[in-house]
Amino acid sequence: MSEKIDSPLKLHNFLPYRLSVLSNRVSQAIADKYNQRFDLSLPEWRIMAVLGEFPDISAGEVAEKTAMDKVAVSRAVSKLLDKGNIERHFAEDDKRRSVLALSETGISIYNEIVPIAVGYEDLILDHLSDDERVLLRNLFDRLDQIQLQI
Amino acid sequence: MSEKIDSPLKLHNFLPYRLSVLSNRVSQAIADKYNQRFDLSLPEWRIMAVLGEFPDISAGEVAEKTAMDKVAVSRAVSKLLDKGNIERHFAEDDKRRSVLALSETGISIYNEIVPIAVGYEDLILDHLSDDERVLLRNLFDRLDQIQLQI
DNA sequence: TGAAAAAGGTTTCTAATGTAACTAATATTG
DNA sequence: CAATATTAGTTACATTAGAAACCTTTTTCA
Repeated sequence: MSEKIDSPLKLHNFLPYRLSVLSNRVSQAIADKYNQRFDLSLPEWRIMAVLGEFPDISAGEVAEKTAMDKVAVSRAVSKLLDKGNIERHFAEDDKRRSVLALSETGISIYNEIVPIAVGYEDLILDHLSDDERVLLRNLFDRLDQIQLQI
Repeated sequence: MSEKIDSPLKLHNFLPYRLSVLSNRVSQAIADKYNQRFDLSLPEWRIMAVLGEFPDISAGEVAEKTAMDKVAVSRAVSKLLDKGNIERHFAEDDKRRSVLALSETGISIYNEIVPIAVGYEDLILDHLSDDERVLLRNLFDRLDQIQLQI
């Protein structure tokens, strides 16, 4: 009973695969930059990015907003504290809850990285028409809603 | 000299970030499925997928087609050999070069997984109109061309 | 030719990541 | 109000992934 392939999957046309390859390529390109220039890992930069936008939130809120899990946040936070890029104190009404914010150093690094990150985004967006950009954003909004865990 | 943030980055509108979150969500959902049902990691499944489409190619060609690096391929290949999902022999004209293919077992697993994977893809594509699907494919084709390593 | 370089893979050593168990603080409820 | 459960975050252990060194075979070219 020699098995035969029913219908081959065309990998390079398979949406999840293409999504993964493109995403890795883009993330890697940006990560390379702030990795070498600012000694930051992607999770570390991601936390700085969210603290730049939302100062004084807790580790849990960071995890929520960055789609990272709490262990990854905890580890990256402690490295950022070591490097002096962020500051931490604890909530008065709940001594477990941390309150995180960029330090002076963190802010100046943030100010340097943001234009680089935006530059990479533009590198991509430049290849798209206005209509396509709107549509892409719209697509993401809808795809983010889809329930996948079956 | 108290630092101020020049212009905050809106993370949840930042294309590379959105790409990464969506990609991870989709990959994770599919991976969970064949992980529990067939004891396969994502790199392992990816190799099986490419061998289903292109039988009798070398590890190097697998790496190329899957956008994986050669170490990852080597490791996943050896696990797939252990599990009996693939077979390996070596090229006669070049004893270094491996020639990889799905085994009988591998093919029957492949035949089971493909519909599941396609099902997930459809779960996503169902949310898109025909026009949007065409545009999305077109977008990927163009974005894949962009040179990012500056 | 035959020495050096390159190609195809594998192994080793280290760093990153995920899961589960843990500590401390707060909330719940019998 | 004490016992129990829950929450926030950390630590420990196991697995995975990446970089560099490595072994073999093949190619190059002096």
